[in-house]
Amino acid sequence: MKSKEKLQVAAAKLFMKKGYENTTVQEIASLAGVTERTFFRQFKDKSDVLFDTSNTMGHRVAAFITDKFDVEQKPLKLAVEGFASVSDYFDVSREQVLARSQIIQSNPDLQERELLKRQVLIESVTNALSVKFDSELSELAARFAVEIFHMAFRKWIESPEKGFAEQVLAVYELYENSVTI
Amino acid sequence: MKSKEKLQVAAAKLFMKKGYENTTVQEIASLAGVTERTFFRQFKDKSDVLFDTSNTMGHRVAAFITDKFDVEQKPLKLAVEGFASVSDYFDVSREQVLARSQIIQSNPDLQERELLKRQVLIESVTNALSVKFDSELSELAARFAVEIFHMAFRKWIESPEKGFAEQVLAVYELYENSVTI
DNA sequence: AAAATAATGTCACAAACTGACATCGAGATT
DNA sequence: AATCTCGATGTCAGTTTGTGACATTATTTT
Repeated sequence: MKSKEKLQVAAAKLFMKKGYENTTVQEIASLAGVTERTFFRQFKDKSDVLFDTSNTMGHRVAAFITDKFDVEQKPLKLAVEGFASVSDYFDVSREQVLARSQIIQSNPDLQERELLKRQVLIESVTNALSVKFDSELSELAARFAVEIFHMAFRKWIESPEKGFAEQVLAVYELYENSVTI
Repeated sequence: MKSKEKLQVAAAKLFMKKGYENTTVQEIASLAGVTERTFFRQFKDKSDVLFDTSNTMGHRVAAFITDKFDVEQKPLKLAVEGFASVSDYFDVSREQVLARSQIIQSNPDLQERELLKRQVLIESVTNALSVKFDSELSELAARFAVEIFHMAFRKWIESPEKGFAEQVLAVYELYENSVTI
């Protein structure tokens, strides 16, 4: 196992056990069997160890959008369906996603980082939509879609019995059915 | 002048002159004529010195919403008008707002903090709307409204000739006129 | 196997933050 | 006026995060 992965595993363990603020990078490195310096070569800072920089979800949603341009012509609906299409990402590893989410909710620094990641998600979706739609409309739809995604995520956490896609569509319908919005 | 204000003024000066990352808390404190320790008693961290914790805008938007409940019954439109109603906040001190925005855009840490502040804005607006609307619909409308506000802010920065309220309404109309969203 | 390249270690240090305790100053109490 | 009180500030010592420079050790290439 690469040291990067070892560090991620070690960090997750310690954050769960002692909380984010109470575990030092020193400890994470020790548990992973490397030095502190190596940690900071793999991750730009302490919080970074919890975040996937590859924007997998952004790519998947963008790919979905690009694929379905011909069948669906409303940008928001298209983007929302894009998010619904990555539901396996969540449903498959509910435990892990939940644990990670709890750690993040426990600390403002981590929440901030999560928020910043959401901006790159917006960008990906905006870019994908921009191929066929006006750029400002694309951005607006992308932003709305990400907010819908976020609310769906929270609902998904609260109710273990429903799938992720289901929650995404539920929030979208809350919007669509509400003529009075 | 209280030391808190002195620190804010000193920080603004230094951030403009040398950039955020290149100025130390030490320097800010010196310029303000106090010690580093005092800085950290007034602000929870370095970035905090740039942010108003009082959520003035949130309160104003919420107040507007509460006031206008009878005349307007679409939550999103109501919230958007709330944001348009605080336009003086921006138009009056364009220079300062612009300078601050530039500093923030220059550094990821600051962007993160700004994003976190946006969450408390969402909360304020959600709460105000919740008095008359379903709570989930309120949150969704609040989130959409804040996104509209954000896009309007960016446009406002780019075009010095147009007022803030004007930009807010322009983005809202982009949404409303777009049957195809 | 030798050479090149990448990953890790070592060390020294700056900067951000915190806790504990001392001091100062202005306003209230006597 | 002298004293008392309390909140703001200073002092200091220490932890933690994060970085640059250079040495050492794996790994891969030739």
